[in-house]
Amino acid sequence: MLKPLDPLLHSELRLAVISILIGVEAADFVYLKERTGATSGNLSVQIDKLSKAGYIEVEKGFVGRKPRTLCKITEIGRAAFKEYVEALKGYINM
Amino acid sequence: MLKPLDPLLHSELRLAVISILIGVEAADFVYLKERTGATSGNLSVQIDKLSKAGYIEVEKGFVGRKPRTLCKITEIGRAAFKEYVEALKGYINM
DNA sequence: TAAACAAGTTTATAATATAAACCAAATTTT
DNA sequence: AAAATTTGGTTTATATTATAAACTTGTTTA
Repeated sequence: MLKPLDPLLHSELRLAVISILIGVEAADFVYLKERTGATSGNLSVQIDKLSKAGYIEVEKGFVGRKPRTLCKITEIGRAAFKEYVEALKGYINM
Repeated sequence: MLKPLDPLLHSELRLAVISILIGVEAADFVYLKERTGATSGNLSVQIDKLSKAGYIEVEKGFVGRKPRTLCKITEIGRAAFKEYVEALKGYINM
């Protein structure tokens, strides 16, 4: 039987965010917004969910005087993503 | 930029249904229900959506005296699935 | 100093997935 | 042969989600 897909990752924007974070040391809100094309509101909400699930770590600080929200994937997030991709392979023929 | 994911296919159950139909000539309601583990209600609704989108063809008939709902993927569905998988590859590193 | 901008957050709305309840016909049980 | 159960679904209700719109707080810039 097909494995269930982690609902936290099976969301276009959250998947995009994780997918980007997998490849970099860290990324800030503005960068994620650019890369995903999401609205600030949507991005803010989804980052929060990923953070609350422990999939990413969020550090809010300042660069000079501008606020900066820095996101970094955690080991939990990495593992969940790997699991998700494995499960997905059952659905698409790869 | 990441390609958007066809929202009709980016749904666990609908994806499962299409994924099964891709591999067979046709499949009936009961078989799809078994294979996906979905409830009848949910499956009924999702089959309807796929059908209305033209991704699958649904033929309601009888076998002996029992009703039978037969589902078959269409060319449109096949193409959409291919597109979806391509887009997905942008999200997962494959 | 007022207007515009940056970087987000909060709230409202619309869409979705899902389960629960329901239905009709056939089959099985008593 | 009635009553109960099963089969093969559909319809309706609910809870969750995604998303956008509106708002906030502070900072530049004109």
